[in-house]
Amino acid sequence: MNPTVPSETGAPRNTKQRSAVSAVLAETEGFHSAQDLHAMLRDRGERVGLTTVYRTLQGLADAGEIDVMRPPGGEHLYRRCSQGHHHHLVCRSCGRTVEVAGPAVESWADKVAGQHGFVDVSHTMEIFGTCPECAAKS
Amino acid sequence: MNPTVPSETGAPRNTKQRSAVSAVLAETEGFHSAQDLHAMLRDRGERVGLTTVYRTLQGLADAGEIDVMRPPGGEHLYRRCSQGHHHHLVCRSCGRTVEVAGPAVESWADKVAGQHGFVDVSHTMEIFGTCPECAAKS
DNA sequence: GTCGATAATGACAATGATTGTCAAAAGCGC
DNA sequence: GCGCTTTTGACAATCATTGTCATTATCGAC
Repeated sequence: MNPTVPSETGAPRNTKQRSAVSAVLAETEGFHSAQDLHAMLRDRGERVGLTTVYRTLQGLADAGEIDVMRPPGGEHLYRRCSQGHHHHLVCRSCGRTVEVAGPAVESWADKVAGQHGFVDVSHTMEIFGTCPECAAKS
Repeated sequence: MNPTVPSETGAPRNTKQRSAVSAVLAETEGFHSAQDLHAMLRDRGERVGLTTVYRTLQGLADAGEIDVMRPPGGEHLYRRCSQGHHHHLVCRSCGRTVEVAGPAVESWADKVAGQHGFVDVSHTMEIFGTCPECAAKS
């Protein structure tokens, strides 16, 4: 083939940095910002540039291996999630996150989009609330 | 009463700027960024500062009079919406927006959150796709 | 209508996450 | 091992959004 055209079959190279980012995501719970992850990597002694963390996270997100959430706070949060499609229930006080599956929502979104002729449909959903513990405190 | 304690009953003042922002929102279709709206106001000859546009939009959003969407692009988009709760179906190519109501989704979100003990529940949902016209073009 | 207290405004600077750039270094196929 | 190609990483640039604070307009009472 033509080496100057990697096309879509080009598998990403296995680098230490990519592995390190994946490892941190695999061993941590909950959502973390890119800068969080960068700090964690430094604490572990891994030398990974912040730029690389961002790019690696984007790549993983594109590959569907991690999940991205954009909370009102403004930072992107990344998390290693179960592979299947699902949604998140987030405590707006302590940040605790629960994964929830909603097949009904998936089919509803597809149906509604189809009714309007839309194709190639995706959707995002986030549920915010106050978890029992935080509610008890206040 | 005690003027030094506005408490929570203090209604926002009616200023020209607030009216102007509301007017633009009322007369335009679709979502617009804060900077978009600022430009529109300038074209109309209204003298409104960008800072004020941001603050007014935040206020209107808090009051539930407008809707905020945070697309992957990064900018906040604001829109005058029907008052009731609803969701949006957005064409990721041309930006065309359709309002959709989904009572099933509302109740599902509440139910799921309740099952986990969450209270004071809200949620956001956005559906992205390619509208018929854009799909035909490509 | 006028006055005074108070909140809103607006120009500008500051913030801060994310992205672009490009030389240097590493990975993969042969 | 070699060479090409991708990835990395330090730094700068970008850009929306927010903070600051003196000035101004609004509201409510008189």
